[in-house]
Amino acid sequence: MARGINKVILVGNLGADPEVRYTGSGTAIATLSVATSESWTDKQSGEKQERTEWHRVKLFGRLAEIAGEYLKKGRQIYIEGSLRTDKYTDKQGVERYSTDIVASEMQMLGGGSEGGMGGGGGGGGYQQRGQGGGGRSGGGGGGYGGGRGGNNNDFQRGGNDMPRQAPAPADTGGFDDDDIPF
Amino acid sequence: MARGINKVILVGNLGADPEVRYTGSGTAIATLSVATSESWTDKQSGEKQERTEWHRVKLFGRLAEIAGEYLKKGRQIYIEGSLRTDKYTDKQGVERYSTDIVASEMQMLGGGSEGGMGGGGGGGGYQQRGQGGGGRSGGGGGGYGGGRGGNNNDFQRGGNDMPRQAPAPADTGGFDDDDIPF
Amino acid sequence: MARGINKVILVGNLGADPEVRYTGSGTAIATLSVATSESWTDKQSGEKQERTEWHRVKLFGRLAEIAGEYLKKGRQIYIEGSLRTDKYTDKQGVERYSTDIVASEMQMLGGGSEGGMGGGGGGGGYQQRGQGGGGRSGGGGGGYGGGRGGNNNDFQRGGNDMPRQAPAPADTGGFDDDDIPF
Amino acid sequence: MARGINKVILVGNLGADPEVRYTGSGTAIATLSVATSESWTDKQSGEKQERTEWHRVKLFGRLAEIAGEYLKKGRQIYIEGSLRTDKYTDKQGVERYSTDIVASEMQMLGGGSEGGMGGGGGGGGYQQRGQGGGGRSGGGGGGYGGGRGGNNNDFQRGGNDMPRQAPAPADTGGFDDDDIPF
DNA sequence: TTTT
DNA sequence: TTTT
Repeated sequence: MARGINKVILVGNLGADPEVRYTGSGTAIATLSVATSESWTDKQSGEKQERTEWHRVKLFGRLAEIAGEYLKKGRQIYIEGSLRTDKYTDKQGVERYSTDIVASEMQMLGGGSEGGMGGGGGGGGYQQRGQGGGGRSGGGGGGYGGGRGGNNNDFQRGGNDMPRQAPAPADTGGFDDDDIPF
Repeated sequence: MARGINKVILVGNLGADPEVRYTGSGTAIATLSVATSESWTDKQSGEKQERTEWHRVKLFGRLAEIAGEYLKKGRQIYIEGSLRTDKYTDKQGVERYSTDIVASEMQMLGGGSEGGMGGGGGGGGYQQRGQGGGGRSGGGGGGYGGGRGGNNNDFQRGGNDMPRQAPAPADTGGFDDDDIPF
Repeated sequence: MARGINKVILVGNLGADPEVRYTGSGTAIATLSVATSESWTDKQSGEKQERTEWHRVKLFGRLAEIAGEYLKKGRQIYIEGSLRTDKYTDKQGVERYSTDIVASEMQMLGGGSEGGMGGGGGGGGYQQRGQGGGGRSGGGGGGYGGGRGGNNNDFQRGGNDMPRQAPAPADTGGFDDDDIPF
Repeated sequence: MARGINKVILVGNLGADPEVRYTGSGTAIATLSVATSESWTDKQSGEKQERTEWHRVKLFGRLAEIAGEYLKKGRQIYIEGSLRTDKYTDKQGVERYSTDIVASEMQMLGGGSEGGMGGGGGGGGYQQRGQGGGGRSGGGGGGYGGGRGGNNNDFQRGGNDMPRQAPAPADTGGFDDDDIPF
């Protein structure tokens, strides 16, 4: 149950290959760096402006495995998830906050060529089952010291900080190849 | 134009009254602290779990004025906006990131009594006009030294630290004066 | 799995009490009539305009039961779901289409006075589990008996007329008492 | 202003080339037929199931022109808009309803090869300006007798059956001419 | 048919 | 760091 809605929808491109690590119990956790950009012409100056926003997206379990297997730098994806801000204490003992998006759904967009999707498979949509259980807790803690971005090695260490809701390993959801309807 | 979608939808309650400040050019900027919470029963332990997420929401111009005038602590609202992560350098010279939601639409939910909405007024919906002009870039800025939080006094000082996306003085886009609908 | 996104988000008021029926296998199906309206001032004439849109929303299983039990005409709700267009043949043998929204999530909004929510209950959020399996087809199914939300006793107890979203005494979830992190 | 939220988000593929017509006053109106499909494995039977949903999407003004110029059958797109149900009377004098999605934003997805986007151009994002003015009312209309789908030839005939929300002749709001970004 |  |  949720009191409130906390929803994020992104369509953007991966700035790097996914980083995947595994918890002690074998659950995959993938971190994506997703760019959404917008450009416009400044009314005053007539100059072109552009701003790119970078989003750190976390996927768990099956979704993370799919990400690790099929996503590549440059690939365009659709993400649906929720905002999660974690609090941590930096080296100076100051409390810091770090915000990321916990994905509950991911879809690869486009044909596949841009992202280097090997040969096979085309796009497809994958969903975290059991939203009721999914994507909420987020593990243990801290150590986002490196700040935002790709190098969150604090994840490498494994352990048992696995989010409760992560689907079991054996769960192959997804992927069969679909006929496109036209 | 946007290449990509960067969308946030929240339904939550205000944890505090809005904070409103004005830029040197007179544009209102409101900051809201919005809680969304979810609770669930842990499958393993059977225990009730709860997590509340706090979101910092920024509103500009007309939307900020309406927020300042009608919103109160406890009030339930709908927010639609986009994620914006600002980069700043803390006192130790370390680069930090701070994420907030720039609202493009806000609606008051419920009857109005919960939030202490004086007597009258009911809900209503307000939209940032000229999305083209509103709430995009951000930037320069800096000074989020305090990290996340309501007490960003760096905003109090007025002056010209106005986020780029707030329409320039001459640009009435979005701030022409509308009749408030109630 | 989905190839494509088909998502609807509504915040509106019930134009009538929910209609609930049961399938042969005992699954509840609720139909809601939800109004979303917007008003604006015509630029030409300066006249006020208003348009109300009516949405037919279907809920299945546990979600339908909750709707039947707690929702009333006038109540403001949040709905998330997907569009489904059914084809049928009318009496003249002409093929017709009928579109409705199949809800995957529902939340009651506001304080409660508008909808006549008896005495008790607070708002809350309910989600259809297993989106992968749930809420698509309609009918058949059955077996939502165990269901989600069974333990939401905080809803059963009724009692005082406190603002609905203010958590009930024992239920500290929510906002009064939370530590706001900033 | 809106009391209520009426939002649709689609990611799907065009089942046919866009149909574009022009109102008497020269405003473009494009109709898209967008497929979103999902497949799943039935838990009981273990059989593969699939359902494709077809959405009729209307775009007005600049958005319609862009659609007419760049979209092709098969192309994957992102659509954001709102639901609009029009009422009409069929030949037998029976009141019928027809639901479509009025787009406020459209983005082409993927690299461009799938949709036959000639050579150049890539995706891009386009937004209906002045949401305040665009795509609200609807009405009049009628004549969707031919049903849903790609072959809505009832649209070809032009004339003045323009939906109310199409901006009035003098109202260039939203149609000033923008540089197309590619 | 709701709501403001 | 992506994409156009």
